[in-house]
Amino acid sequence: MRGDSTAERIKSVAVQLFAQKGFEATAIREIADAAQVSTSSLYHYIDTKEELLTEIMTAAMLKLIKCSLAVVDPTDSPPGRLVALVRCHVGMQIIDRLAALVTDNEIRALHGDDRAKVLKLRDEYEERWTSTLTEGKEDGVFDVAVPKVARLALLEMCNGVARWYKDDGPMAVAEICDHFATLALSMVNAQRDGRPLRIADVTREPSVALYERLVHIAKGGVIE
Amino acid sequence: MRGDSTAERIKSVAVQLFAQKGFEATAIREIADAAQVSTSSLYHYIDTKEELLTEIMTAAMLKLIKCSLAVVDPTDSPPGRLVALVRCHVGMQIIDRLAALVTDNEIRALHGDDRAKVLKLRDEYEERWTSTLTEGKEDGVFDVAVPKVARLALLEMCNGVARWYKDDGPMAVAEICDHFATLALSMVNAQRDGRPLRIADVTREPSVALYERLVHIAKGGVIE
DNA sequence: TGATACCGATCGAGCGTTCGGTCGTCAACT
DNA sequence: AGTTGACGACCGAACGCTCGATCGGTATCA
Repeated sequence: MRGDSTAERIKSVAVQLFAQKGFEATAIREIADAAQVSTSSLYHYIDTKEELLTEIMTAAMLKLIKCSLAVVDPTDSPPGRLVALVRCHVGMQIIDRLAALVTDNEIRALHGDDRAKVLKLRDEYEERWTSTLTEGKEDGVFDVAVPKVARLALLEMCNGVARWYKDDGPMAVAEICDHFATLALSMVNAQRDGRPLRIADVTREPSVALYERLVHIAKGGVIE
Repeated sequence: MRGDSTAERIKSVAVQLFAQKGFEATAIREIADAAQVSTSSLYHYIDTKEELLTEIMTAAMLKLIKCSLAVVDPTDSPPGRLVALVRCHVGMQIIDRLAALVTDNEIRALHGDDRAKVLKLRDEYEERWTSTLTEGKEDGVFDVAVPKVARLALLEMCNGVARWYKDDGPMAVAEICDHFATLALSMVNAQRDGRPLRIADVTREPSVALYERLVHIAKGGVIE
């Protein structure tokens, strides 16, 4: 990170500070200090503090959507897509942990168009979860009373990962992704021919491989 | 609320504002205005802004613990306790929605002993979830790989309720509690004699009755 | 008499942001 | 080849404002 450009350094420390202390509790001077520029120089790179937050959140959402599009095959069965969605989402919560935390916690700091823009991206993304669950229910492969309730429960449980994950924890990332995919399949009672579906019934890609693909895609360029 | 004492009005508007805008984004003057007192009068009732937050969070946690102790029978089977825990937790997220949101989102605004105190209460509460899951796994009534991961997933999905619940939504509160209890039983693969357990296998108390008990206890009612 | 409830005025600190600069780089023009 | 001027990167100082908190009061009532 030392070798990064000033613009990148600013975004990077801003994400860290926003995640750690919250948007409102972070002073523009702290960001400047941490990025080793003066406050006036900082404003050479950003318009306003709020616009900086918007950029961070938009970038994080776009990255998440990009990864999920790359990893979830729309022609796959609902259980296959669900497993991919969960693995991808949980993986990104960890890969991009700080940005994910900020995106989740600081929406209310945004106003007007900025907020609407980020929320639109989120809704677009969540719709893919809803349709997966609804389709699975119609196919009889999921047994779940109200797909939208299941979606809320699933997404919240996956978002939570960014809140408790620690780099020095006992579990490997891929392991966590698979635990959550298993929990998700159970939660919606995924079954075929009366038999509960497991991850192995639904995909052959090991989650380490998928995780590495995610890391690669996530690093592959920030969409502006 | 109009008839409440000034002290109660202050706490009530503070919870609302903290939940809506966040602790740091809420000015002491806004709280005073909303509570219809001057800022100087406000300080007649509170020590500092942070102590006000601490009190709100502590009260919310104590209320949650009180309700869960009243509603979860420690001699019950793990599935029975899990259903009670989920119903109670989700119910309280709705009954005490704003305080629950604040407790969940604003911990980082607390420092030192205040923070430690609230975290201790939370850990104490969460431990009851962990032991329920662990015991259920040992008994073979839950099929779950790592109880602590399941606990994290369960609690996050239940906490999420306060984030999306709307009073004018299409679902009754008791209905939501039961949806979540069902999802929880599925998630941990609760079963007996190879048959998946449902809420009805585990408790006879309808969730409307339990919900009304919760409201009563939360309001300060006595447990008989 | 003294506690309780309240308030206007004001404190110093810190906030996000702007202003008016400096310094080096590099393409364009003489 | 040497001069010019625009430009990007950067900064010290300060602006107007709001922040949490305090002080010295008054009015009420037991």
